[in-house]
Amino acid sequence: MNCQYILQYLHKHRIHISTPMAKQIKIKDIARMAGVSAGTVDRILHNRGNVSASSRAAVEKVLAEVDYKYNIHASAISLRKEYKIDIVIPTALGGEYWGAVQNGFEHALHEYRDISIDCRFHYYNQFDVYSCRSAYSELKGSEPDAVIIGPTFVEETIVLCRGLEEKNIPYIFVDSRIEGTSPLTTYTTDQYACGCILGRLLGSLTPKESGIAIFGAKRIGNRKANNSLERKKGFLDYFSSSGDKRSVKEASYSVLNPDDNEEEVMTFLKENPDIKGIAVLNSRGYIIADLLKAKGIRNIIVVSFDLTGNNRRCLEDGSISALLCQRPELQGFNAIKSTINHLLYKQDEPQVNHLMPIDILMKENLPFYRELFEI
Amino acid sequence: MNCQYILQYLHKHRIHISTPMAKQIKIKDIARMAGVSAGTVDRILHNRGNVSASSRAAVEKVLAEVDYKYNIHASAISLRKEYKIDIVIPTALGGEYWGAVQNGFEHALHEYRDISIDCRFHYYNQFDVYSCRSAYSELKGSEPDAVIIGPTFVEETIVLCRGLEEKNIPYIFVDSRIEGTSPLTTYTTDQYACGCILGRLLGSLTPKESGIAIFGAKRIGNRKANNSLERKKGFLDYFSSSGDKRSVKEASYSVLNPDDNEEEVMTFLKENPDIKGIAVLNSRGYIIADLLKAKGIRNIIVVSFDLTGNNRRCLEDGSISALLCQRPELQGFNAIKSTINHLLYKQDEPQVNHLMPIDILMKENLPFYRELFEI
DNA sequence: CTGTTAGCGCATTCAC
DNA sequence: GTGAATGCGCTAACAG
Repeated sequence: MNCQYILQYLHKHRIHISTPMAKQIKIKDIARMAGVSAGTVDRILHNRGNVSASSRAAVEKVLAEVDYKYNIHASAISLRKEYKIDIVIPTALGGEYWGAVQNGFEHALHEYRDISIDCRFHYYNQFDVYSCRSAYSELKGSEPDAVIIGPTFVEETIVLCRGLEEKNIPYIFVDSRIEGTSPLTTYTTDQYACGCILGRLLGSLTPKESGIAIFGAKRIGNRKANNSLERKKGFLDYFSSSGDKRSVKEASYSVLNPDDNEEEVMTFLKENPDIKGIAVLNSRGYIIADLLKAKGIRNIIVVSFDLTGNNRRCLEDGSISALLCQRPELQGFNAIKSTINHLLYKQDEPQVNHLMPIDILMKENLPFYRELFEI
Repeated sequence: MNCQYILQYLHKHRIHISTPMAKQIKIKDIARMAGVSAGTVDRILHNRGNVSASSRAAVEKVLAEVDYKYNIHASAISLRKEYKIDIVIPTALGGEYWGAVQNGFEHALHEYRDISIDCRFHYYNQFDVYSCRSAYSELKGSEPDAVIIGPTFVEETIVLCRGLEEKNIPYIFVDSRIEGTSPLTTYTTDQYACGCILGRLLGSLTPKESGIAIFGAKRIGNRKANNSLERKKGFLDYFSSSGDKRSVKEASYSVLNPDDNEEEVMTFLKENPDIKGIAVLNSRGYIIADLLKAKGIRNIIVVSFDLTGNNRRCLEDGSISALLCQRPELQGFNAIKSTINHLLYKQDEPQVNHLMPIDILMKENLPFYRELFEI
């Protein structure tokens, strides 16, 4: 009769046992058991060399038997090293997508405030590839212990990562994953799947046979963002593989110069009068929704990404019908957390690519998603 | 020109400044500045008395000027007190709703393993009010530092809480909030809103004019669960207040004796042939979905609560169309976390009732919600 | 190579 | 009332 059966039996018969925490074993205990000093145990635990084969064998024998977990608090106070982290992400004002990621960073830095971390932020304009290049080049001289990157442009990021790899500096991605790099971990959502789900939502919200459009943002330097590319692929594949055959048109709009949009978008809609649904492939759905409202157009369904302040407003007033959200605060929080675990405790998550849940927000469940961090 | 303008300016022009962490101030620093010893500062910080008015004034003057935050790690290792927490929740097997809450507890206990916590679990059968009473009575003799309660039955819980209040023992609710009690904090979702959203979902998934049913679980002692009552209210209010007028019938089924359901449910459906949608007001939607499948009934939409193993299976095979989920792991995790913050650091959250987001799960976004804890 | 030792910041005890 | 002294568990530098 093994443990599992016992547990099942206890559960079935509603029997419960109180489980007093096992007394934590300490370095001194191990030293005593192995017949060496605490210093030697510490050297072995941290792979700092200068240990004889016999001592190592004795200690490792003990380690194999007992379940030693060092005390994080004791470790943290005696470990006084200051760590340097560089963070490169797009600029954001409060309430925008990257502002939420930034909140997550700050939340984590606060939670780990008793660990000395010198965190330097470098911002770039996500709609301008040149701005990204210049932010990346700021990292050249820096010798941080780790780098957290919120990437937008593929080639530039690959170059940056090559450089970091040469210098043996670990890096972590948030929001998007770039193929052909080797990050320590990644926090993102499956952007291809996001595209599929968006297709599914828009398909079910609009009448069959109606036309559909996808809108992407114009970027200076005429380069596509990694996420948008993936999402578009998923979106198109959904419609080509499902029974739901639609005409899907593509258009673009400007975030930096919103005044230009009116004419361009209206012309596009006039040329494609069958369009009843628009998918905005980034977090700026409100720009299109506001434009449609201003023009008195009420019969076009808009879906988009991320719970920004403006998107929240549009979801409330019905001009956006659904949003897909990807827990940006949690991504930021976890990026810092796993960086710390890596640097201080050499603990790496087994799972390299952490896929966040894709939350579907509609008017009804919106009130319960606060911008505030849910932890 | 105040700080806000500067920040906006910096943002607008994509200028960033690295913000080195301000050097943390320590007890010794305060002591030196106030011209007293560290011991005295500590006595004041912890309200342990034996301080002269003059010393107190000097120290408080300094404290008002500097932003002192004690080092959590140093505090944790020198504070060797063992805390005792009692937890009373419904029994669950792995993959069930309360199993996820339990996972959250265990996750938190692991994360805070370096703080001595003696955690005793007491389980009861949520479908049997007598079992709940006996679990509650187990707490009688115990003198814990805090109690975490997953309540199901209203009156019994009120009695328990009265007793705890008399003994000045703080308590925390997970999953459900009981009116007329004074918990330290509560982690739950707005169950009334859940009912409304469920109504909205079921309404949009079924043809207009079709009938709808709500299913509740039978409980030994014939007592309703708090959550189901709230959800039912929200569900009914949605249909009476929205334009969507439907006939809503009520029925019940048994979780403990599933064999009894077949006849009863089939009779109910035969008597109400217009029913095209069923809302199961607890986490056992799979029981109804599996029954319908077994009977070859495919034209009735089922919606329910919570991502249990069985509900996941039914969502995948399409026999359940949507689930509302309430982050049970996070609730469990946070319950422990805020208990620790209260006991060790006397830090109480300003917000007493933490409302979790209500996640809408459909077949498409299901793959990205792992049972595993997302942290 | 190895044992000893001196902190880390805080909480608490114990003389004065 | 108060300051000094001790210890929590771990790390790292230092003698030997």
